[in-house]
Amino acid sequence: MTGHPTTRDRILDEAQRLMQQRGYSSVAYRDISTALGIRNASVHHHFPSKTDLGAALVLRYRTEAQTLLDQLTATVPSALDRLHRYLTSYRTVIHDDGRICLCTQLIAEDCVLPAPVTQELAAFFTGSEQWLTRTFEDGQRQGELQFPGSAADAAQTFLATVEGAMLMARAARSPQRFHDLTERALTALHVPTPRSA
Amino acid sequence: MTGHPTTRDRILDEAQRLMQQRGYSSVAYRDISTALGIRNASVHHHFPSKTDLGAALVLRYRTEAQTLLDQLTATVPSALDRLHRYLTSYRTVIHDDGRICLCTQLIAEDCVLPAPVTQELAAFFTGSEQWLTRTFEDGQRQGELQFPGSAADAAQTFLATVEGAMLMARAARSPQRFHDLTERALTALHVPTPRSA
DNA sequence: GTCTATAAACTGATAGAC
DNA sequence: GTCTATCAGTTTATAGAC
Repeated sequence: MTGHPTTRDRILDEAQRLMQQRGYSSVAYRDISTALGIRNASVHHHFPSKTDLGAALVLRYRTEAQTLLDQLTATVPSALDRLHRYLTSYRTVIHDDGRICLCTQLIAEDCVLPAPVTQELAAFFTGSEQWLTRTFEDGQRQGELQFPGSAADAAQTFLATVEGAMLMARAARSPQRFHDLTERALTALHVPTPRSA
Repeated sequence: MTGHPTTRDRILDEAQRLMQQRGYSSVAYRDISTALGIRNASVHHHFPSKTDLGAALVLRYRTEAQTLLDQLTATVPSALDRLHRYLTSYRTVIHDDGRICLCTQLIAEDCVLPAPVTQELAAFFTGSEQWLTRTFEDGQRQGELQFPGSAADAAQTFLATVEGAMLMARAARSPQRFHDLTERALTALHVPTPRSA
């Protein structure tokens, strides 16, 4: 079932790695084909245009992310734990070489992206915002999380902080910075239990 | 004193407008020269290489920003008011056409930027962080601001939220989103006066 | 499905006339 | 300081052999 990866998958893997680092415009077909030891035309065989490649890439990325989030909702009762796992998953995509979340990187190029890619990006952020809103609602109901205003507002703010934390971690050339920033953002939402104080 | 702008300044103005929108890599000399009604070679006369242009642009941007921040520190006693003015200045650089803060846009391309540009960017964010830290310290001393942990930590978190708010505003194609997000971030730090509750 | 070969457009950059 | 002209390299993309 999980045999050798197809060329198509290897292309997507390498394209993602490069675009997490450099963005959409600064990754060329040649970069991908060279890294994979194949030819330019072979990449075009699987993804005729760069628009196709970009859209397929973000589609795969956001689908996998959504699957993970759904799993968390189904298996982790505590909203606080779910948020912690949410942050942990982000930490796995951030690396010393400058890689951050694919969609965070690409949204910065929104103005120059082809429409299909932009649409996939919008779907990613909409999905993230919805999942966070529900999680914040759960946490408030459970008495685990406290925040001023609506759950939707708090979710938007949390997402903005996470996105900004990735950019600041890159500016500081320190993945640890992302860890610190998001950990504090979570702590600020946490309702301290009597014994933990 | 403020007569007709020089060609050099017109180039910087147009380059900034375009790069706030599209980033560094997606702006070509041709884009600038065409918009100004001049020739490609004329732009190269003022900025021999694109590295020169990028570095000069960010240098001007961050110098003007620093001047504004220093002015705020000198003339506005209230730390809360200073933060409000800080956010207001960001709102003037955000537009419906997708423009955001030049340095927020460029930091996303950090991996592919020439070293001189990267260095100017680092200076911008270091300066912002230092100013915010001092402002948070003042606010805490004055009893205007309250936050958990150190002023430096709170300043970092605030900056991350502001940066992320710009990306999220762009994703939502709504400058208003930036306004809402940052307003709430500021409210969360505000110590409510007895009569305002 | 991968290859060679090549097109067509764009990019940053330079030489030299005016 | 601006222009014309041009170069060399890169980019996305296609045609057609194997």
